[in-house]
Amino acid sequence: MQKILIVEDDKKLRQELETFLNKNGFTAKGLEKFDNTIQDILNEKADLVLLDINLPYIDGEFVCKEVRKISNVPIIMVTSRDNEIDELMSLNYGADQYVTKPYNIQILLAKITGLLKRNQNSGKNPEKIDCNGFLLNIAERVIEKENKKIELTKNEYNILYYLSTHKETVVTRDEIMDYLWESEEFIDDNTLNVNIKRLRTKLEELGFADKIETRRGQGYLLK
Amino acid sequence: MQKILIVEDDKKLRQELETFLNKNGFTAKGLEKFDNTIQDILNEKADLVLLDINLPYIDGEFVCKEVRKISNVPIIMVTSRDNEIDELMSLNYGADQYVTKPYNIQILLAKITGLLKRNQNSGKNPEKIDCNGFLLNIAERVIEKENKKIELTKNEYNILYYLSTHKETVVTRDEIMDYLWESEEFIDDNTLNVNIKRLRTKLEELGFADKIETRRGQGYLLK
DNA sequence: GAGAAATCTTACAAAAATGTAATTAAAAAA
DNA sequence: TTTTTTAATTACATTTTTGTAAGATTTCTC
Repeated sequence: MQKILIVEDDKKLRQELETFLNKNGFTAKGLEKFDNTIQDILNEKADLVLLDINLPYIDGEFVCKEVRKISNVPIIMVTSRDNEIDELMSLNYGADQYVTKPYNIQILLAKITGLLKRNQNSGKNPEKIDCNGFLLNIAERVIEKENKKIELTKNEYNILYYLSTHKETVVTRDEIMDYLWESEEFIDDNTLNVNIKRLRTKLEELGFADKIETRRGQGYLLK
Repeated sequence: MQKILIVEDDKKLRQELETFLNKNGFTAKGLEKFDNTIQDILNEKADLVLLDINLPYIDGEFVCKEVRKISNVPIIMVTSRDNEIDELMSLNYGADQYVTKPYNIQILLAKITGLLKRNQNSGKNPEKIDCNGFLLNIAERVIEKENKKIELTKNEYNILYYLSTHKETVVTRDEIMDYLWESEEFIDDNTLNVNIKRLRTKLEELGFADKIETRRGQGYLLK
């Protein structure tokens, strides 16, 4: 479930948004106080931030800029005046999208889903790798499907990372072993079998049997 | 040098844009024919695409959608009508930005640089976090200084990650403990002391004593 | 300085991760 | 089918990580 943080000081509006977004398949949460907004946003680790430009104590523009220094979380900025948008953009605070009040709820939804989708696997270090059905969460080193998460150990993670960055491709056992145990002394060839087995067990727990296919004599392949 | 592909059938406009962008530090190139636009865009492997919505033979919206299926290249869509933007957005073709004609050249530039910058190290986690002297390597979960690398355990990594994303800021013990052991049953308060101590030992091995400062009664701070 | 509170340190035991060995199963070759 | 090869499985020992206990040290207050 994707987490959206609403930073909006109008309580009524905030709660409406929360309700609406929660109904539409997100986990929306509104910030209640605004005395430590930047830290609060960062700590929340949301998947997307909806940030009103008019906040108590502090400017939304400044918040955006500061958050952007540390995190690349997608930010949608909310402005009251229509003509403010171009001006804001040219100042380049790092927001990903802009919307104006009053909220057009459908357009907001479109912007949110668009941003989230693109962010899911963008760039060269996607936060999560799409493994055709489930996700490999890079930051947390877990595999996840909807709300279920299973932790991976270092070896399991490394194997799956290697496989998922070579999706639909046969990778040899030697490739994987080099990737895992690069420079270490001799490591039993069977150790890989065991580690693959352990990874498979966790995939199965998540409901994904047979994702790692054995290509006898050639290697493995993530489907 | 960042490559920008201009997909605009008005020849005069195209050449003006090309000149302008080239003068501003990009390598801009205009598409000359539009009979195979989607493939041409994909083949060009540009860092950013400026895509007019009114093209001969084919709809810009369709082009955008198709390109997005295969590539995550940033796309700026160009529309003629101001009121078209919201409509387009709600249809969610996957463009990253929208501009209207006639081009406001400064805003265009802001959007381009903004998009490129964000895309440069996207995947939202910077690969390495600068800890004033040494680096925290996110992907490998090691601390490094020049050629020396030291592996961190899960707890050590999580503490340092938390501290380094709040650099120069006092973070309370509770904050850290919540971050590490969120929902787990009761965990001894002293456990944090021990884990901090272990992390400090590794930092010292790397040659960085005293990077984690104790603020008695308040928490810790990474200098 | 004495006492209290917060943090650090060391040592140890429990838990988790990892590698190896032995055995079984499956696929390919003969 | 039988043999051979390759991979899967299970069990176990070793290593690493982690949490806790107990005591030492530091800092602050009085």
